Amino acid sequence: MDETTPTQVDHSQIVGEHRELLDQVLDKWSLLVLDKLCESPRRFNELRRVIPTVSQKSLTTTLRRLERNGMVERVVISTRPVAVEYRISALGSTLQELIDALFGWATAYMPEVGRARERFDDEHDA
Amino acid sequence: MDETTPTQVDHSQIVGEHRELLDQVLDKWSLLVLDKLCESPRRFNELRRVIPTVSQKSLTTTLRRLERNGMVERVVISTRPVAVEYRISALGSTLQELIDALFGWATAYMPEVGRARERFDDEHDA
DNA sequence: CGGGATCCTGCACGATACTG
DNA sequence: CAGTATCGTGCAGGATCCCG
Repeated sequence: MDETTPTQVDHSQIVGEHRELLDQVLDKWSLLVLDKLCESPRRFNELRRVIPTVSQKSLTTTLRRLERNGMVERVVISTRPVAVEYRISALGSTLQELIDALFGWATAYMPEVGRARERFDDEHDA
Repeated sequence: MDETTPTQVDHSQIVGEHRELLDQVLDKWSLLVLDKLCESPRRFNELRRVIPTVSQKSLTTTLRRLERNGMVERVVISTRPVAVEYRISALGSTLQELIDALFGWATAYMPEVGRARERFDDEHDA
């Protein structure tokens, strides 16, 4: 092993594919939505309530994309006004651990990140 | 435990903070850059080479942000033209497992996502 | 080589209104 | 309730030029 030594899986070659997926799954709202749906199935406006910062349009878009990617299932319940339930799919639930780990990391290291930011801002301009 | 039962960490209340961090760390290029820097320290144009799709500006921005967040360290080597090395910090390396897991997930489930997409596109329009 | 400064563009996202 | 349609906009991010 001297050159081009693939120490681990060489992500180098599949950067594009990873980016594609990162775009789809790690975008602005998907993780948050998936996290909520991992807990339990939710209705549209229910999701809006638990993620107050998402707009209706963005939520629609996000849910559509997640559905297209096979991460969530859209279940139409034909009652009078009409009800729609979103539930996580088998594929989607394979992400649950990862999401928890991610949010766990955030909770654990956010403070340190905050301090790093203060230090940086302090040293640089000021 | 009946109402407001926090089955797990209640992400519900800290959506905003998670979003903030997701914005900082899981953005378009950070994960890719961090991944490369986990392998070994890299120079600016070296990073451009291993992540060919990133523009100079985006790479600069990403590195600055990562530096600000304490995830990477910028080391200036005062040679003739000047050399700058970016290396992952202690804080940054706490993400390594997560990144690997994430890319591992992508590698494992991308195909299935692709099939789901085809099915979706197939059924819906056309 | 490692960027900074500018210009320009798309599209991500929010706000608002309307529908079955 | 669960959306679709339309409009407006910010800003992420590429292209280009320049500099120490």
